[in-house]
Amino acid sequence: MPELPEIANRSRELNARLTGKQIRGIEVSQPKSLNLSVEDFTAALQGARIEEVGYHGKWIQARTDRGWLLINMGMGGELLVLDRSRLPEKRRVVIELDDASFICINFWWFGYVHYAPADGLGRHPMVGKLGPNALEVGPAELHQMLNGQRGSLKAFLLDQSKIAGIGNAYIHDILFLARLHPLRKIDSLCHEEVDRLAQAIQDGLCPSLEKGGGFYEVDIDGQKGGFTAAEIIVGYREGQPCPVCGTSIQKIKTGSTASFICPQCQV
DNA sequence: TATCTTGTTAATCG
DNA sequence: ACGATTAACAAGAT
Repeated sequence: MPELPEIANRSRELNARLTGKQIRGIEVSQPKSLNLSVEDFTAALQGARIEEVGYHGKWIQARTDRGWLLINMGMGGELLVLDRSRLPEKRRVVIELDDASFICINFWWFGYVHYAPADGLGRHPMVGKLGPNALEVGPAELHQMLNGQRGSLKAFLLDQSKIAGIGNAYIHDILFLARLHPLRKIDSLCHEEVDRLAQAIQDGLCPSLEKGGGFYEVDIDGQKGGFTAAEIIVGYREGQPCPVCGTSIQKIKTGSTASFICPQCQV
């Protein structure tokens, strides 16, 4: 569940399901995903009571009375809440709660399950550097954030320390909606283009946010998200016609990642 | 077998 | 110092 629409939904689901529950035990089958030794991690959160679950960018943040449980799903995976009898084979970290339910975390490649002390979010090496949540950035703030920035637009939008929650899946449609090319230099943007971008960030993320996230990820009960492939505008549609002008959508290399663009609409 | 992928950091070069 | 690029890391699908 890599990007903001998925993370926001997972965090809301977890908040509704887990608030008030106490951590009874922790099973770690992939110690490298932790920021502490298994012993220290377990000692830190054993017995902790979950008070609230929120998110910042791609990080799920569960506040407990003993500090923070921080989860980053990396490039995808499942974050499930289920009974012992339904625990899947593939799992990296499992957290047992006092009502006999289990939080089962499996990311398919890299991901993080971290601990931070109650007052330590700001000192966490990744969470502490995050910029504002993408959905909370309005036009005025975006103007201010882009002021004086150099480099490409895509690099900025993917930089979690600048703006948090956008990844390389939703960015295709965000840039298409803004009618801006991913490699456009930030200092060449005019006022109106920045306004368009601010609106495009909302319009690119909200449909999926409102439908429970993308179809390629599942909720905490294992149900697929309601945002379907048909609703993606240009992302992953190489060779298909642009819905606005009919030009064939191109897949181009942008640094180490690919981008899907309409070469006619996006300048 | 080779290549691709929704994330993030570190290293390197200019 | 900063931007651009690449490699690396806990994998799986095609």
